[in-house]
Amino acid sequence: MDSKNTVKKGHICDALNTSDEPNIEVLYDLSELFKVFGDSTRIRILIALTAGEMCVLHLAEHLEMGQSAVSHQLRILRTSGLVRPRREGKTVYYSLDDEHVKEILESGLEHVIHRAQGVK
Amino acid sequence: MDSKNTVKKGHICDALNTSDEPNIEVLYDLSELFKVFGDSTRIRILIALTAGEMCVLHLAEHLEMGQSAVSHQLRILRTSGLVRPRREGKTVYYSLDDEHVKEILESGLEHVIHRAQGVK
DNA sequence: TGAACATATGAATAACTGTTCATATGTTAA
DNA sequence: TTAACATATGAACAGTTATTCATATGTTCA
Repeated sequence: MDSKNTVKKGHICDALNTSDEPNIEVLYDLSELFKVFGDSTRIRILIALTAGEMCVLHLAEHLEMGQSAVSHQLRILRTSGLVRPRREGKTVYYSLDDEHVKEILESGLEHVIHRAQGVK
Repeated sequence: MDSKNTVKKGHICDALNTSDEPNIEVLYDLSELFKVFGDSTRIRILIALTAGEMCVLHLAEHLEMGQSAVSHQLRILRTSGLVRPRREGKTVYYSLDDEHVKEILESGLEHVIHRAQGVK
């Protein structure tokens, strides 16, 4: 399936193509990515979309928030390439636009749930 | 109410112990976790520590930042349970304090690098 | 003891962020 | 066209945050 990528197992800096001087630009991108995940509204939107596409108003109802607030957050998710809009008449349906989003959410969830269970 | 809980096994909501009403507290914890990762200084600290423990001054040198700024960020990482201090004389060595930190970093890095390569 | 060193922390400040409100854009149907 | 609806967006405001500076805490050694 995969193994087309050159990123191999080993130290994490392998992925940064350096051993002791990490590619600073990539790290900025990385923090920007996590910043997008670092808001509960956006997290809730992403989690909701893991079940399938949803329109803005339904998202707003589900989150019990205003349409404008949700739309603003969707714009951030959209410009970050994490969600994708699909217009159908007056309605715009959003869905996850990245194969990695679920993986990132899951790795974070593993951590949080592990911690919540009093481990360590 | 509407129990459209026909969520297939392996869905991310399984981890939330719910089918259609995600545990809101867990999602807040999740966004708080990502918020910690959402700062380039803290990301650089974490990446540096994936190579092994390091003292505050060496971290400050490596990041080319003031000792105080680094110490402030280390406190956030420490209280989040992501790094752990080890005192040895006057020096405090920090290291990663969680098995999941590398995984979270790596899943994010995969995304960023994948995107940087223009793949969609 | 006291000096030198390593780290931690409180306060201040500038920059950033999420929400709300009002309004604009875009779409459909009458 | 006009009205109704769904979404997007600009401005403003309140709350948050990362850094700097000054200083405090803690450790070792003379």
